[in-house]
Amino acid sequence: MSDLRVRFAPSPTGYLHIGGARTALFNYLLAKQQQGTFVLRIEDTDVERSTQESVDAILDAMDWLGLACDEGPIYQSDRFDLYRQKVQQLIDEGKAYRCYCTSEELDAKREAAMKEGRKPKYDGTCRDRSDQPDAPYVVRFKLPTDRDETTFDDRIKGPITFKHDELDDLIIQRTDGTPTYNLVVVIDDAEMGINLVIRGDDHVNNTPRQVLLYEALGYAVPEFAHVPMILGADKKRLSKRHGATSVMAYQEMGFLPEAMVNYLVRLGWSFGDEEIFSMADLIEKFSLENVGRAAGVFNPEKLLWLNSHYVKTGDAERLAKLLVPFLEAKGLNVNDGPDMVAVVKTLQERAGTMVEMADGAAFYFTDVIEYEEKAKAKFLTADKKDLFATLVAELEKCEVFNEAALEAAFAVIMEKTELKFGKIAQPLRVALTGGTASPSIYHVLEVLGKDVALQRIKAAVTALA
RNA sequence: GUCCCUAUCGUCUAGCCUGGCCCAGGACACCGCCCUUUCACGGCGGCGACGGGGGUUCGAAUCCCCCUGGGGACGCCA
Repeated sequence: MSDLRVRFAPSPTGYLHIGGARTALFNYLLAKQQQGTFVLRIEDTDVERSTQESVDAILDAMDWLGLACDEGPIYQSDRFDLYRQKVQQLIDEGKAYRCYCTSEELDAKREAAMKEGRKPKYDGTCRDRSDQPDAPYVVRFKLPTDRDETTFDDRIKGPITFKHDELDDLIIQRTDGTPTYNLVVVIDDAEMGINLVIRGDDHVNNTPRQVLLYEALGYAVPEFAHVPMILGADKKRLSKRHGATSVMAYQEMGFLPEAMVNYLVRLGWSFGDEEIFSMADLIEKFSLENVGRAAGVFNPEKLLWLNSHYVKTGDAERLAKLLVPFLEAKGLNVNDGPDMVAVVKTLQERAGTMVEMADGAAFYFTDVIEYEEKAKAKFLTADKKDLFATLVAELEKCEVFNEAALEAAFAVIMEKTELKFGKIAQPLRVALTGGTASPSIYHVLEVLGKDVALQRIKAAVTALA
């Protein structure tokens, strides 16, 4: 057990998105690798926007990805007393003060500053006032003046320095008495003993303020590792308009969690020329040193490729279980079809996602085959009558439907009909599956079984044009 | 606008710290060929990048500077 303590701290204002999942994953991997502790904290200080529904969605997604936490979830909304106490401490020590400026005034000043090309910062109006008007107030943290810059050494980006005149007195407590993000994140990370903060790039600018807060509160400053953002194909920050950004949306689209994990980790991290990593590999091989510093573009195509890899190589029993809901979503009755594992095995190398697999498996579970228009027109023609008759006659003779028996039967059929294999297989495929693309014809026959197969061939004869 | 970060094929990246092994390697996508009962899988091959300009050096993708591009932050959101 090492003393590494990391955390993932999402705010429950929506689903777990791709970017969040990746930072959660990085945290998880490092914790497991160093036998440290992975804490999950729910940042719900914004009472207005936080919902239990979002918390559940985030928990579900982490569960799906296999990112179990060691501690938590801890809710910040349960800890308001602690935060108030710390705010009071800062006020008592003269490190924070009440500010009576209204948000309207602040907005106006900010806008004016922007317009003049100045950095929009708080002008310190209330910083030195000694009166205590009977009016709503926020509490601001007094920017320390004992030095004029703050530096931290980012584990991914290296040393980063901010001049204090870029900073201002930030609000740590709102008018309604609730604490703000920059304060609580510091208190919680410190109180929870977090010694390495791995989070999104977008927090770099908050970090110097937080360092100052750690110092003001007498806490040890943790290490930081800021991971780059994920962008869409247009190099803009990844958002809904680029497609699905919710992790669980990918589950619904038929992606496997191991593919998502593999994809996410490779976006911005590499290990030589290797592409395929299991969670166990990652726990062994992941390191912050190999995380890139630049933002990366989310590439659904590569995710798909990884997914087909995992579908192809995955355990059929497991995939069979996963496939059921996708089949049911198509309104298919999975109870009176062929053996599900056998079905999966015929489809593994031809399906990119579980949705595709369900599409490809549909014919196994339908009583009445609906023929594709073109397929029917091309292959279910009147001249196929003899062929199908021979097919029925010879297949009837097979005692078992296995590859060896079927091959023997087809040898006879080819001889009797004087047709090449392809000329027989395609019409038969249409009869059996309704279309021209399917798993190997022997496998289809075998999985369907003698009774169903013959029944379908006979039905096709009736449908001959 | 100001500040912070960043920059190798279309995309993810190796290489950069410790200059020469790199007229830059792998993967996805794309194209072609092969395999083949369909669709796929697979195999083989191809296309394709060091953003620009200055330095330093015998020699730079690798070190330094400038420019440009991209991202982020600037909230009583997190």
